[in-house]
Amino acid sequence: MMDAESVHGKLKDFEDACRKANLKITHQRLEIFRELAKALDHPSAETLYMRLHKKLPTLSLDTVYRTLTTFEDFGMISRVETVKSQARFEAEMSEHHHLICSKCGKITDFEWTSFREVDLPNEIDHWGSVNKKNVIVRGICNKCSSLEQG
Amino acid sequence: MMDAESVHGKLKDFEDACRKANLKITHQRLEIFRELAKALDHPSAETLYMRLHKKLPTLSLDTVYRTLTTFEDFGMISRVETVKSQARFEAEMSEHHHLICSKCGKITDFEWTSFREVDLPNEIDHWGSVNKKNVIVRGICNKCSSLEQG
DNA sequence: CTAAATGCAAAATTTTTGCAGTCCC
DNA sequence: GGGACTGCAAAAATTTTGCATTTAG
Repeated sequence: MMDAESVHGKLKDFEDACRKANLKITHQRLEIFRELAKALDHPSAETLYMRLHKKLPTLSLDTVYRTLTTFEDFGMISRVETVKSQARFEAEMSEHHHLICSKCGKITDFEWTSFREVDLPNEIDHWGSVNKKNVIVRGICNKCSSLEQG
Repeated sequence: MMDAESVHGKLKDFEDACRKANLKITHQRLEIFRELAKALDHPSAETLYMRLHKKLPTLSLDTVYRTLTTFEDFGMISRVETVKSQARFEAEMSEHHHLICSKCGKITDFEWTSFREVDLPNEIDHWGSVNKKNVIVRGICNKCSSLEQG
């Protein structure tokens, strides 16, 4: 998945996406994207910045932040397991899952008891022992889509 | 789910959990927990702080942070859709899911193509339109559990 | 050439910490 | 009473912004 071939393909796609989005293909953007594409560990902005420092000593951390945000806005990369900015909490400890509206960011709980019975792929046994599995559904809530129409 | 009855039950459980964990049941802790238990919107520390301000004018934001972290450490509440502190990114845009080790925090990708065919509960139709669904599996990776043994 | 992107510095936001006083058990 | 907890203030960590300069197309 992270072999040179695949990274190369992603870079190709990346350049196409930039052209389509009218984003300039700068040295920094190319290197930031390449570094993320070959990473196995879902790095943070700061981590990417440090990894790129040898190759691009003049690169600044704020450019990494700005660039990642731009890439995310254009759907070229994803932000992982995060609701923007602040940490969010819940006291509901029974098994449940989340609906997240991509428009308004609202998180709604839902129940799906039969999901407990669904078996995960066997390969996961090689990873370790599983405690729980949760589903995150993303889409547009009715409120937001009716606002868009109206 | 968030009716007075259920909040009351959670408060009862909360007090028991505090006693079991040797945590003192302070006024602030009770109110912070109550506020979170009755919330429908997975609030942030800052949001809880603002909501509690009328009732507890002397409550400080850092107490809210400290308290939520304590509750989380003792498994009384959950942090939602978040990997601690920094935002994390990935360039893998094809459908995949995540394994997260609760010990070391490492995030590993896995494929589960047949999950696409699994139907979500029908009630979700009332929520809005779904774009994608992802699974987050939490547990302990082999590396961490062997370290624990050794 | 020109609009967009970068780097720098500084600010804003979010979270954590040290310490003195307070409160639960 | 004593250790745990809180509030305050200050610091640390993370992310964003304004502006002058540079660069891709």
